[in-house]
Amino acid sequence: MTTKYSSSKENYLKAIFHLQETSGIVTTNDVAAELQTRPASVTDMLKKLKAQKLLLYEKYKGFRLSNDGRKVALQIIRKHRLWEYFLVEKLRFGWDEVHEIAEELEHISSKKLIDRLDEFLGFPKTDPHGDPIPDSQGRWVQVQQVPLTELPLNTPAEVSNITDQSSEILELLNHKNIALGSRMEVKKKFSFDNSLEIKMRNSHITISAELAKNILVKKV
Amino acid sequence: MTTKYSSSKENYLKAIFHLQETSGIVTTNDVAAELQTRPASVTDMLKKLKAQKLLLYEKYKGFRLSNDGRKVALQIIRKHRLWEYFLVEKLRFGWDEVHEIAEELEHISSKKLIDRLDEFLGFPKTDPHGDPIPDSQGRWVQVQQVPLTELPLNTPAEVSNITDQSSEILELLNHKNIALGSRMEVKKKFSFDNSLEIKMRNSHITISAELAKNILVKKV
DNA sequence: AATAAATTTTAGACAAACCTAAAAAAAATC
DNA sequence: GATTTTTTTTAGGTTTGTCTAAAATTTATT
Repeated sequence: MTTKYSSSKENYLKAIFHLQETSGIVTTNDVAAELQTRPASVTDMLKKLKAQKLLLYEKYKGFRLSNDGRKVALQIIRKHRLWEYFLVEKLRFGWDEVHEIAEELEHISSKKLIDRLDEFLGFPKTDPHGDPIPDSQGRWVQVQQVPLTELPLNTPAEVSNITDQSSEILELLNHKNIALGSRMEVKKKFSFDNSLEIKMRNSHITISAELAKNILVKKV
Repeated sequence: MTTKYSSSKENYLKAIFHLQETSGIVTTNDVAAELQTRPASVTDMLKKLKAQKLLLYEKYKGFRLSNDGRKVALQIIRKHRLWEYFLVEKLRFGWDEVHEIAEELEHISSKKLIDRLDEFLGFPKTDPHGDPIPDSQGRWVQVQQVPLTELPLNTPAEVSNITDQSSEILELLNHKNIALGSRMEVKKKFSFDNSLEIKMRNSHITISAELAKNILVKKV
């Protein structure tokens, strides 16, 4: 019953899902920007996705994924994140190197492959950036997380996600000894530049507003 | 320096390499049969491969891989066989289930990925069918092997390759307790049906001519 | 060597996924 | 509410890889 879709279609579904989750509403221009393509190409594809009942779409009126489209998108995200986990945990890749490779691997079609991989990896709950991995039924747990900028003072929390995935942010985080799971507390907020003073296990450090925005934490 | 080629081009290079190795000479019709496509489509692709200097080709005169084409083909074979090994050894797939999945995985482009995978697997020399895995330079060892039908009487040998990759042959081999590495000796050949009497570790068994043709052995 | 058969190539089409330029519709601004 | 701007869609074209049918070439047969 698992129909096969082209890599291109899968990329559209994933992009639409992603935009839907973050911004709520999705536009043709947004999708074009996300996929580095042209609005005209997006319209072409929207029609095809509608014809396959993966998308609810009325021209000029907007669009959103159908239930089926959502299911397909979640399976691609599952594959992407499991492969990222594999690359980092088993093949010792850096955090910042895995995205592109996973963009290719996520289109491998075998369901059995991905379920076996999941098992081999010990059914991980999140990928190396802290993003949740949907299970084989497409279910996932969205943890209650906030940007470090919004964490109240003196509240113990744990790093659960890094929004930016560049190697530049990785360099900085490594330098400051911050990783997924690191415990921290905000001790002071400076209104001049919105920088934060952070208490970590054995040290106090300063974090810029720019960096803090990209660190999501959950209270512990 | 590693140029990217389409999956389709890679499949042609692999097919031509394969035919070149087994039959010596390759024809348009052979390639069409191997790839389940039409001769006209093959001719189209031969021109493109020639334009990219992957193939030495003169129309109506035949063709063969250039050095570059050979290198590309070997890298795809390397990827295919490493993934097969991974699927069988790490994800517990059966021997007969892995080919199709590896057909997809072999087109993932990252060289670093495949070299890391090789390392993770412990630099295996052969895939689960006994076919040699080229190293990252494209070097490979072709073991001296013959079909069981051509092994002289009373000569100790070891199963090194199974030519056929179907699940039917696997079923039969499992039943007879034959696997890669099994030791055997041919004790008698029956000219009536060309069947063989084989001595194994603790038993004597009979093998049909049809099966024996598909079992390659190396002398020990 | 002439003819028949098989193989290979060309010519012209098609589908998927993209593009540019222009038209249509919706949203923003005066 | 009319006009300008932005967004979205259509129309028509390109590339890659495929196809069928017909033509060119080679090989086999008499």
